[in-house]
Amino acid sequence: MTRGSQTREQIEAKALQLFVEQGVAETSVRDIAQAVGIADGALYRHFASKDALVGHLFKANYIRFAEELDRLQAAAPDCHAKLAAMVGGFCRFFDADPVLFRFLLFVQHGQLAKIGAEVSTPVDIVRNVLEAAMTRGEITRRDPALATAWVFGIVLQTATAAVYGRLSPKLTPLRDEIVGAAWRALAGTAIDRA
Amino acid sequence: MTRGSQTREQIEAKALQLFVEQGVAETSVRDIAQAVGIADGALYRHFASKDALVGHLFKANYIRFAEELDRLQAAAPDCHAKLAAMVGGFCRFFDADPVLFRFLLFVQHGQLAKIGAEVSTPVDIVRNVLEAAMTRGEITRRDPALATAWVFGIVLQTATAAVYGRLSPKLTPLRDEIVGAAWRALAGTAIDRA
Amino acid sequence: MTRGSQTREQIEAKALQLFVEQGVAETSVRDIAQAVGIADGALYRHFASKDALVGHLFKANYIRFAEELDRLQAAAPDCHAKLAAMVGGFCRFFDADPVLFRFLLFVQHGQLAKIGAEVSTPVDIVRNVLEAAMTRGEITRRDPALATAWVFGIVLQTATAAVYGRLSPKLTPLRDEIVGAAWRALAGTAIDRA
Amino acid sequence: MTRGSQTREQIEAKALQLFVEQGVAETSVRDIAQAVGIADGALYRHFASKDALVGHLFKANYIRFAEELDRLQAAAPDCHAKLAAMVGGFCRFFDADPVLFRFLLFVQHGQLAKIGAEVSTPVDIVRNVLEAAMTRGEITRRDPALATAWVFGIVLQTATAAVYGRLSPKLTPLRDEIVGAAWRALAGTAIDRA
DNA sequence: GATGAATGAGAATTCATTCAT
DNA sequence: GATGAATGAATTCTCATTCAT
Repeated sequence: MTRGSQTREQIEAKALQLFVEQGVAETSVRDIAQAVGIADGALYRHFASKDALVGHLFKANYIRFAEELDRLQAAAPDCHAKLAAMVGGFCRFFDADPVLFRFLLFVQHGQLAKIGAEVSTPVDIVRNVLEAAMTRGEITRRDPALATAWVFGIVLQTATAAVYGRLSPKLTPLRDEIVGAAWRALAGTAIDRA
Repeated sequence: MTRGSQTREQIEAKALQLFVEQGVAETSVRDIAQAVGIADGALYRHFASKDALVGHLFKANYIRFAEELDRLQAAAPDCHAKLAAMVGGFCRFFDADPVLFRFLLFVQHGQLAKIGAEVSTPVDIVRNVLEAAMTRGEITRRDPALATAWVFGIVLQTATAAVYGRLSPKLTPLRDEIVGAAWRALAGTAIDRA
Repeated sequence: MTRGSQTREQIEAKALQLFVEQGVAETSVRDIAQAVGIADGALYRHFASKDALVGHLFKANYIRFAEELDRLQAAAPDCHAKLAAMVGGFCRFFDADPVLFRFLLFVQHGQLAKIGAEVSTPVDIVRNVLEAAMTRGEITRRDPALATAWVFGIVLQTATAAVYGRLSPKLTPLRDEIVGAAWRALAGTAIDRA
Repeated sequence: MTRGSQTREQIEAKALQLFVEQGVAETSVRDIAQAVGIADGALYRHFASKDALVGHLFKANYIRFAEELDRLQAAAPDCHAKLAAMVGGFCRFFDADPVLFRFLLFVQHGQLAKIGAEVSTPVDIVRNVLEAAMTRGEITRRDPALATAWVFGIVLQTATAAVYGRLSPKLTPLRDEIVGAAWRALAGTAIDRA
């Protein structure tokens, strides 16, 4: 690995951390440069602009995570297994790189809008899984967007609680509980009690 | 109504809108002043600083909403009814003032940290309801933070989908469905698979 | 005394105090208005501008003090008596209204330049006394500007020490000592040692 | 000398000049930047703030001058010689860099308050010399603050007269006269009248 | 590749002053 | 006479970006 690519990686790592800690707008190029230990201008050898850095950080990782989700989902036989695989993917991602997870899932400052409609996002993957399961009758038929929102909500809000220390810092031990909650939410008739 | 208080209300309304549309950091005092149709400096007769404006917008409304939630919850007899009442509160709030809802629940960005621990937030209200229900055996006993996260996740992510047009723009028609999902998620092993 | 002239006097008093405490540039019209307990704009009923207020405060009082000095000087028979009378005038002024004294003698923010050359200032009065005394052979003949500087220096720096608490807060008890110092400084041949 | 340090020196020089000519509060960062021929923001690469610039200009030079005074005083055998050496130091400083002299001795405006009590100022040096001389019986015993005020008053007011063109622009030729005046002022009742 | 001074366009904020009420 | 909202220019400072070295 060359000196240059080492610097680039450090920029990415420190930028990610600062973006998550303080927000993107609140983090200056100088903040990043100082964290890395380089001069302000040096950052522009590696990224055309601050926006380009943010975009790169988001786009590449977001799509990669979507692909990982898709791979996990594809390898599972039925809806419940697919759901469990995907939730497990979320949990492992959170535990492995919480900073990146938070950047992608919470800090996305309008970056989502810049992603073309043709690219699959994690939301698309989950939605596709659920939609197919409805078609196959595996889960209650309802608006796929609604079902997707519930799964995402359960996962992301659990992650949020973990971030704020209201829960254990690791998500993987909670995987089965999360899957259970999501599965139950998806089950049931459209409107039921008891 | 005096000229001054009209201006103040306009500032609040336009600021809220711009904060939600572009983010707080991305909205300049000039943006707000121009939207209202006054000079930059005039804003400072009504709010001591941009921060004070953000804080005012957040604090007053956040607490008021929490109190509303608490009132709704208190008037309901059991956990399911309390949950339904609170979810209904969320839905009505979203439908009545989506801009304010989004500002409070999505844009906050650190304002929460400035609120003293002694003040009850919506999270506290929901959590207290769930914790009490667990004590009374109305719902499965588990980490209250986890249960709270699920309810919040289901509600907020549904709202998010509505914001992005993936769902109908009104939440109230979905209230019973949302309550159902939350209730099932909390239900524990009852509807669990296997 | 009418309501209006009471307000005007309060403005003068509070402005003087603030100018001395914080400096003229550092004191805003609003600071003054708040200290008086009136609205910002009300000040302009009494003074055309902040500059006009500063100018009025300075000019009127400065000239009045110069006239007082002149009166004191004229009533004394010889140089030493005139000096004693004038130093006594400085001391009494300082003790009676230290705020005004400080404003006139220390805070003069370029106000001196705005006073026409035809008006007599305290500096002129002292200088005239010393020049005449040299002519009459009462004190050593030397550059009158130099002699004036010494007398002023001794008086003002003593006042400064009093302001900063390095000396008793009242100057009058020190009058004879100050006169003695000034008189000795003026005496002596142009260059002498003991 | 690098480009950067050249700019920094120019900023210091021009700022000093403007501060003395117009006052600190009346001099904007833009004024300084324009005088130097750089953009406003460029100044902040060299000084963290306008305040920091003022503080740097004051503190470093004030202390340096105090040290010079102390060196001069220490090298002289008795009070009169010490006084002559210190007054000579004042005169040479004034003649060598009248702008800096005026900034330090006349424009300070609250900078003195920011200097810790542990640092020796010119006032302390003079006062210590006079206090020691009183102990040794070289000059009349009186409140050291009073004696210090007189010496300072004579020197500074002479400098003021020079600044305003009422005296020759150079102070050094007047040194012996100034020393004489100060010495006589301190002399006590010896030359006193009657 | 790296440095860091410089730019220029804003950012938030202050403030003397005006004016409708 | 008084109020206080509004103005508009100015102030300090920040920051993404450029560029000579």
